[in-house]
Amino acid sequence: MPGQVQSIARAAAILRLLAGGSGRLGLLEIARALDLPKGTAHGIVRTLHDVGFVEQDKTSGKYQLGAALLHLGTSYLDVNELRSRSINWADPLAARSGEAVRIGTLLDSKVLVVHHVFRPDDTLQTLDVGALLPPHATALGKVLLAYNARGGLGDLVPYTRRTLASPRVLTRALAAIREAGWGSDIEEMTVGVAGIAAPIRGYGGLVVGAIGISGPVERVCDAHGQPRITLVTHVREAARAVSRDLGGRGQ
Amino acid sequence: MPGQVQSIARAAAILRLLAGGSGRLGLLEIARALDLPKGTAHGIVRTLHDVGFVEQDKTSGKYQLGAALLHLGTSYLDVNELRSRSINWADPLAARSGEAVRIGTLLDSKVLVVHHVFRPDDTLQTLDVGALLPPHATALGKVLLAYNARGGLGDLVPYTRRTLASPRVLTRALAAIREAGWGSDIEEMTVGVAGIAAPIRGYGGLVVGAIGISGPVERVCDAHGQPRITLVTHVREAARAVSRDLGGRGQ
DNA sequence: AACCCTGGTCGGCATTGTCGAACACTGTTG
DNA sequence: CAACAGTGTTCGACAATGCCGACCAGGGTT
Repeated sequence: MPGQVQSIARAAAILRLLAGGSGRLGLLEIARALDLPKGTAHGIVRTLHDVGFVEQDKTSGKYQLGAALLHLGTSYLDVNELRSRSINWADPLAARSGEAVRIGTLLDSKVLVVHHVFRPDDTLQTLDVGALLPPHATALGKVLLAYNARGGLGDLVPYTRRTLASPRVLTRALAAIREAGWGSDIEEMTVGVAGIAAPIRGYGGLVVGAIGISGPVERVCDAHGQPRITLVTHVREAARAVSRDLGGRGQ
Repeated sequence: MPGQVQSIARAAAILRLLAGGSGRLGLLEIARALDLPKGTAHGIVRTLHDVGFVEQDKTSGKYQLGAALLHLGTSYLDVNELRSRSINWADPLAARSGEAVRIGTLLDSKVLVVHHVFRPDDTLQTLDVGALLPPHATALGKVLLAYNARGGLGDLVPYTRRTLASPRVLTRALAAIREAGWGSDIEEMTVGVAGIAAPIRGYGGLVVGAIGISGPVERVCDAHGQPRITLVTHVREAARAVSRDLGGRGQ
């Protein structure tokens, strides 16, 4: 595979930097972070500005992401097959389980949320479509990692006392998920919150995403602290349904 | 202003093409659309693929937008000041008016929706954050055009019988909006739907966005087919409130 | 099996973008 | 108040870089 176009790869790195960093960044911060000369960085940023991918705060001169990216991002949702096939099954799952449903896929060792239906009750919730979740601390993420060909595990930062922060423990958990066909996380990212997820298979049986629910531990888990079997069944059935729609073998 | 980085500008054009076009495109379609040699187009697309901005359907070989863009798009929302300042005022406006609220800004002669709160009732609605609306056929758009320094009017395609499709009629309508300080659209984009919008001013009094409501004509308009004065007042007050938050003079 | 179409590759030429230094500006500091 | 340390921006020379067109490889269809 021949090399990449240098300037485009650099431009992408700048955009990722702006997305990851805390909001605005100065030109020099960008140049230093990517180890580029000022002039070079400026040229790239200028064109990114011209095409609307980057905006500049006139007073401080700092740069941030631009409006054009928003439309590109939502356009991606329109063509994403995993999402479009999932939508019909996510709503029933939310209704039956009474919990929030999320569908995610792996984006360089993180979980990208491509669809999200709120918990049926009327509590205030924020839409996290487009958010990146830690793979090792969420049911969605662990399921995706379990079936991931490339073995990257991500950062393994501990969020709570129950987070699986050691590679050995995590790989064993992933093996268990492969064995069972589904996974869960119990207060591993947020205290008081648990989740259940199952893999979605696309054409050829390859795992292309995961669907899962999450909610308060006391509702998601039974008296023994284990995920309720009825909820697990609902999630796995939804995953199979989506897989079937995608043309995969559905488990 | 020195020139742009050629390859980056071309890459952006390809992304826009993929976003605008109907889903997947083949390499040759891309090359032809932008009048590039095959090889050149392939090099750019390959790097876009490597950085995750573009995905390829393995069976058909065609290209589509990639997952990385989704996260960039939502990251833009996080740093967008117009959106963050508006959120607190959009909910009350929706509650008081009983209609859906949208906040938009101008993105090369189209209206980019940066925030959207659903109509308070429980009817099925689709989130159109990130969508591009026609400027000449929506209240949001006409308000934005009215205060736009660069005079581009967009495409002026007629959607309904009442769409303002002629430049002369439209420019006169824009002048009226500047005079009144608010604007409306009555069945100009969709039959049975009307909207009211007012400009949001940022630092220095410059119009940086617009906020508006939209809903069924019979609720938004009175017996004479004119926008209800109470609703207009609510919208204008919300616009002023957001402007004040942004540090502008608020009208 | 010849033909069209597709996407992908390769290498020579020169266009293109990179690079470092100099510029203009702001706010801070000695 | 001047020198300074920051910033973003511009410029021009050099050559590395990415562009281009011809060539290769696979899949359908005729």
